[in-house]
Amino acid sequence: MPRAPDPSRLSRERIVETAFSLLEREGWETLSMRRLGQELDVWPMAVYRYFRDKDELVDALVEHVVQEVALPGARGAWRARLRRLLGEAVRTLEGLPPEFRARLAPALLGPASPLSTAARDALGTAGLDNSQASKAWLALAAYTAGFPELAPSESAFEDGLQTIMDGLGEAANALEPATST
Amino acid sequence: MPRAPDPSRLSRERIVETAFSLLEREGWETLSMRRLGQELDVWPMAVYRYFRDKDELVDALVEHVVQEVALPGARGAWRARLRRLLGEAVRTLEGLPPEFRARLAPALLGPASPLSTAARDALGTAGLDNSQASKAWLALAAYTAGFPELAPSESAFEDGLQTIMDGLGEAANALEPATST
DNA sequence: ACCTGAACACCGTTCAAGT
DNA sequence: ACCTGAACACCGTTCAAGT
Repeated sequence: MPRAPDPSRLSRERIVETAFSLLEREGWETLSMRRLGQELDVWPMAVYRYFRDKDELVDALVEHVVQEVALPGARGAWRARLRRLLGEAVRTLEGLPPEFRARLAPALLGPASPLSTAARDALGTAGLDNSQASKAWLALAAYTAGFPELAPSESAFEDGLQTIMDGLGEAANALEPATST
Repeated sequence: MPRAPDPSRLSRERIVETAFSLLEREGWETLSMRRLGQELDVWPMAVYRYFRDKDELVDALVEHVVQEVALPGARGAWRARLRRLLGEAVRTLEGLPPEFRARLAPALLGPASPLSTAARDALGTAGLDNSQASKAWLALAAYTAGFPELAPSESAFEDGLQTIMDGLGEAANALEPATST
């Protein structure tokens, strides 16, 4: 019968996990193929059996993070749902080095991402048609991608988000009026 | 009497201009201290007389770009003025490599930047108080910083911007109603 | 099939020396 | 004062070789 794979053996998964933990612990500069080999207790070139080059490895890291983000369920009011979705995104981005954020943002918030799909769905619930929802999502996604670059405190994220959500249009506001107006 | 400085002699200005043109022409990876020396027709270490290290040179490049951005004057309606200001910013960011954009965005759009000051002034004209203007500006600035990361066509920038500006609050809308509502 | 190990063409930066 | 030039400790990646 098949045995559990030898954990000392390399695999794409083990490489990605080690590389990501290295990235989180020591930053972007430290994530080199040579240092990664060291971390895996293997000679630098061994990783090249699994990834064509460093760029392909970074792509895999991006994919790993995108998969890892836990999307909140579809229950609840659409405003709260959007806030939860974008909160997940901004927390994910904020914890990572800027150089990696620039690679991650399109995969996390671009039109094809799971988070993006869930968010447009929430905007549909709010009464926006597909075209309106896409434009509103562009505003929200770009805001979320840019927020960590300007890097004030995380709490301020909610303020700007509120400002944008106030502008999502009459169709949305008619369904569920904003709290303060 | 004093003569014009020898153009073959190094200076911070000449180094910054050469480095920036190298960055624009050949990208972020090509901008190395060694290649820069080559471009200046000088040995690599000569640049270290003018900049402590590469990081300080990149800071100077950022400052160079921020200075270079031509801010449109204070004339005209506040919405149009904001659109012009943010249009300048997004065009500047879009033309540059993502790795450099991450360094540039805070300097260009952060609270202390000239562009930021002009924008908050425009928002004051719209009838927002200082606290409202700062929150609104955070939304607009983060949107503008994030837009090039998600990189759709430039024309789409106006769509998201309109969505956000629609949410700038009753005080502003009372002064100058939105075109479509 | 998978890992090794030397090698190549690069980096940023130090230091002591030249002019 | 300003530039040189060798040197150090790194990079990513190639290639041929080992097991």
